[in-house]
Amino acid sequence: MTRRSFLGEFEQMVMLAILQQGDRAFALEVRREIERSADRSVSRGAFYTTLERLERKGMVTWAEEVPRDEARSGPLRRFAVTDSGRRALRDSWNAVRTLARGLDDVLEEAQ
Amino acid sequence: MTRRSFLGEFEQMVMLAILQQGDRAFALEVRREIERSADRSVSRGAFYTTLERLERKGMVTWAEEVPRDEARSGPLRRFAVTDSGRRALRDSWNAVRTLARGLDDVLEEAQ
DNA sequence: CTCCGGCGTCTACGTTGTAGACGAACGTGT
DNA sequence: ACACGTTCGTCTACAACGTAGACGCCGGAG
Repeated sequence: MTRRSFLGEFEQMVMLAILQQGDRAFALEVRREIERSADRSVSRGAFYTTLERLERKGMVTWAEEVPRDEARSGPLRRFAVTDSGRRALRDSWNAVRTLARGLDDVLEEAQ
Repeated sequence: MTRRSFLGEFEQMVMLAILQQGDRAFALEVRREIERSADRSVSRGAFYTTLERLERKGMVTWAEEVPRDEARSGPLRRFAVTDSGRRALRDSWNAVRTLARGLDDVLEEAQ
């Protein structure tokens, strides 16, 4: 039945980064946010593919930014996480957090 | 080069559950721990497949339990997370935690 | 105009997540 | 002892997710 639309880890990161940006996030900024926080590079392909999948699942939406009077190249979209996305995110987050409870020390002792 | 052996979410759960069991965990108990904490069912296939992949990546090891004098069916293994596994787990965890910082309220407000 | 660089799209493939079929080992009732 | 249900690890096959890089459009610099 697969009622559980579980999120992959990268999907979670993308959504969290959008939320960090205040829910009206430009793609580029979201991507930078992830690279900064997770301390790794994110290829364009990985990023946009994930964004598109999230959109198809109804976890993320976007609105075209009204272009300023000067000509703008390409679409300028602002992304937001839907309620459904928030719910999924919260569930995943809670599940992992529950399992991680009390293990901080154990994890930190790794080199 | 794929130097980044990023963990999938379910893989993380499995490792966390092993750690919760004190690092000498029986498969069955690990599985139950996950089902309890994440509040969802875990099929045998999903579970053992993941365990085997983690082992192949050197994140998890196991030792045969010395069978009591009575005959035992099948292998009785105790699983443990390796240092490498702990490190990977810690990194993933930190990355997500960083991105989630300050978003608790935002997440909770979802129905 | 031609080259360059940024950025979104597309394509293809490796990795992870998942269910279910299968089969060995045990306990039970008869 | 035999047939049967149960339990649990293994195997198989496929869906979903993660990822890199090629491509092409557009605007700016020379």
